[in-house]
Parts: sequence; structure tokens; C-alpha cells
Amino acid sequence: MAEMVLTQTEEDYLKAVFKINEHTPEQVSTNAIANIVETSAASVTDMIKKLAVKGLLHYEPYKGVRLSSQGAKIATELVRKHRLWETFLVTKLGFSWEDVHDIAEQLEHVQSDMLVDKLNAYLGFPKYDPHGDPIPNAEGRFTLREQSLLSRSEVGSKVILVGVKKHQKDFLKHLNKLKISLGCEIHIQSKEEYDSLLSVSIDKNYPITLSNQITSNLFVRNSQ
Amino acid sequence: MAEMVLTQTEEDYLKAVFKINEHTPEQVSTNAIANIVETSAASVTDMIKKLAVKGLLHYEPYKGVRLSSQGAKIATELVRKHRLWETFLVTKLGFSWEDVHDIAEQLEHVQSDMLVDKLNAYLGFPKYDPHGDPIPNAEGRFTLREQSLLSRSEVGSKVILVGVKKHQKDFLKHLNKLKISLGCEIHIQSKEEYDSLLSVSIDKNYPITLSNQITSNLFVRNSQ
DNA sequence: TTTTATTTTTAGTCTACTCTAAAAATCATA
DNA sequence: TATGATTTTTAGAGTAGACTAAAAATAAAA
Repeated sequence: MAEMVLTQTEEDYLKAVFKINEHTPEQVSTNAIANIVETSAASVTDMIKKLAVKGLLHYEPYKGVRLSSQGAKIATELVRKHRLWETFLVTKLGFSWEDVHDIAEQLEHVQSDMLVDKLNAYLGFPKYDPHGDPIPNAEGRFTLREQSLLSRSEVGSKVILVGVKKHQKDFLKHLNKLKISLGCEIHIQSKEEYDSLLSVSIDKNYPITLSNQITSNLFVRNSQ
Repeated sequence: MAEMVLTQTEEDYLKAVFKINEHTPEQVSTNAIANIVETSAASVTDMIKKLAVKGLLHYEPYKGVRLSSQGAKIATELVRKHRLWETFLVTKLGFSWEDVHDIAEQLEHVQSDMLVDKLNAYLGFPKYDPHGDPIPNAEGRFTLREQSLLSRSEVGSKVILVGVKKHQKDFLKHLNKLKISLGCEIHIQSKEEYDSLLSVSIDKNYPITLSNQITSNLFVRNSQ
């Protein structure tokens, strides 16, 4: 299987299928893809037929699609590039984590294996991107880690923020305002059973109150 | 004049006109553009009409085109991005100067003013790229410098290599082999009048002989 | 199980960019 | 200045990707 050259659009479709599959391991529906690539269902049908012919995904009319192994490989490579570029933008250029997505979305389509290798080395072979998402290695394997939601943590425990579930700009900016960033220590002081409000101390500062909308979108691990 | 969003193809055409204009300040012919963007003359006619309607270049049928001030601004910005990225690839990622063109050709189309600003700052506001070409500043102005061709230098003089006229891979690789790189000192030992062969010493090393094909493509300045 | 609602696909069309072939204009040469 | 060569433009058509509207299939509700 030689190197297949895809258009930017084709790559975007493959990545969309991959992204949906991260959450639900079932067949991916036409509409789900249409929502992500922001186009009509009819356009999606056209494109997935084309990609199926190229052998990048398996397609059953009215049933949805699944990535083929080759399609998954390409999609994973795109995720790898996206997350490496996000890491570059934050750690080297000084971008804030809420500003890097759209730029990485463009950079990930640049074609050059040597570029990816050298960028990876330059960044020190990072395992996670600025949002705590794992960066697949050149073979497409992810480094997974123990993680759970802050909303599930026990009162009295101390945890470390290792990732965020949502990547929306306003969510990330809100975290900035609260001085919550990757790697910070969160000490859970108390929990209100009725509405799940959590009183927490961030990096030993004066306690603040977090809603469930926040705590159910923060991935943490135990502070050993 | 609000921010005009152009397709990658439109940007490539503008840059082609700009590039041709660097050498000849006349009207740019349809065929000259076709050669650079590697397409047919008919396609070029279509596209330049479109760009003329958008006010990015002045077009007289059968006479050729000139960039409008707005078109020149966009083309200059592309050159700026291209040369900043080339600088990044060489100085930060460790690429060799003959390998960066194609990658920069892709990177230059990434849209983000903030990215360009931060990249520029990260690189330390470079004035010249890895080939010695001047990097326009945010206002589109170039820093020009005293430079002449090595082939015109006098016997006995010492000069510094500040740029290359050709960017072909094989030419640059040949310079690598000869240990000729930007900033090196060239001492002209002797010159053969008949065929213009130059005997030169690079960085005080044992003299080597350079043909006119080499020396007429190297920009130098006097070693004060 | 039939009816209704939703999802997906087909059909036809549009825009951006490309091409080849032929016509028109310009340039070069006798 | 006429004639041939070259360049440029026009005309017609193809591909990629998108759209809307309508038809077909599936899922949900009565």
C-alpha cells in the first residue's frame, strides 16, 4: 500500500469518523459526520462513498461507516500531527491553550514525514498535548494513563489535573480565570450532595466552589 | 479594505506575479505565470481575470498584469511567512537549507496573524532567511544590503557569503559538499580570465576552484 | 402492525479550478 | 508590409466538493 495522497477535505472526513469513534465504538452515522465537518448529509454520503472506494473506510448504506485499518492509520497520523503542533504552539510560541486548536487544524495538513519527526524531537517526544490528550507515536499507539473525573473524586482527597474533556474556548478561558491549569493540585474540601457543588483548593490557595459543569469535564489522577 | 480571504491557489498566483516582478519590473505575461504555477496559459487567463475583478492586480488583455497595491501587500505577506518558516525549519528544527522550500510552501498558507507575530518573535526577528533572502517586516518593507556577485569580486579580496541567487536543491547540495555556507569567508586567490575559473580559499582552508556557474550565483559583501 | 417521524440516499445543480482545441491578437521576419 | 510564428484569449468540457429538494429506507409511536 503506497503513500496515498489525500485532499485536505478527505483528511477532515477521516478525522471526523475517528473522533466520533473515540466515544462510541459503533458504526458512525452520516449525520454525525455532517455535524463535525459542518456540511450537509448529502455531501457526506458522496464523500464516504469515495473514501470507501479508496479503501479507507467500510460503508454499508443506511448503516454507517467504520474506518478501515488504513483509514485509521491516516486519521491517527493526523491526530498525532495536530497534537504535536498544539504542543509546539503552547510550549514554544507561548500560545494559551484555548487559542491553538484552529491553527493546529491547518498545520496538521502539512505533508512531510521528516517535519513531523524533527518537530517531535524538538519538543522532546511529548506524550501529552496542552489539553492532556495523549499524542500517538509514529506507530499510532497512545500512552494511556489512569484518569477519572474530578466530579467522582472523594472529599478529602488530593488530585492532579491531567486533562480536560471539553476543548471549547470559553470553557478553557473560564479555567484560566479560576487559575486551573494542567498539573495543578486540587484538594477537595467538601461536596454538596444535592447539586454536586465542590469546594476545592487549587495549589493550596483559598478554596473556591466549582459547579458540576466544571468538575465533570476535568480529568484527574490521585496525587499519589 | 477588510481582510480578504483567498484560496491557496489564488495566493499562489499572486506570489508568482510577485516573484517574476522581482527580476523584471515590467508587465507580467500569462505564460510566465503559467510556467511558475505549472498550469496552462488558459487557466492563467481565467484566474488573472478573477484576481483583477477582486482588485488584486491590474490586467490589460494581451499586455499582461501588474500587482495592485493590495495584491502586492498580500504577496509580500506570503513571502514574509515563507521566509520565516524556512528560518524556523533550519534554525530550530535542524533542516538543511536545501530541504525547506517545499515545506515552507505549505506552511506559508496557514492563516493566523498571531502565529506570524509569535513565530517572528520566537526566531528573534530575523532579517534574512537561510538562503540570505531578506524577510519583509510586518509593513512589507525589506532590509536591503550591499551585495555583489562573487564572479565580480577582485583577485586578492576577502568577501563574506551573504546569499545565493539560485535555490535549486542540487546547487545547494553542491555548496554543502564544497563546505560553502552562509557567512563563510571567501579569499579570492586567482582568476583565470579565459573561462572565469576562480581559485578561492573558504574559511582559510586549502584553495579550491570554482566555476562561473557557481560564482555567478553567490552573493557576497566585502569582509570590511 | 400500521402510521408517522427521522435519517439517508439519489438526482440535479452550482462554484472553483483545471484542461484541450480553436480563434484572435501580437510579434518577428522576409 | 505581408506572412508566418508565437502568445493570449475564448469556447466547451471535466473533476472535486458543495448545495437543495425529493425519494427511499429505517426507526419510533400509536
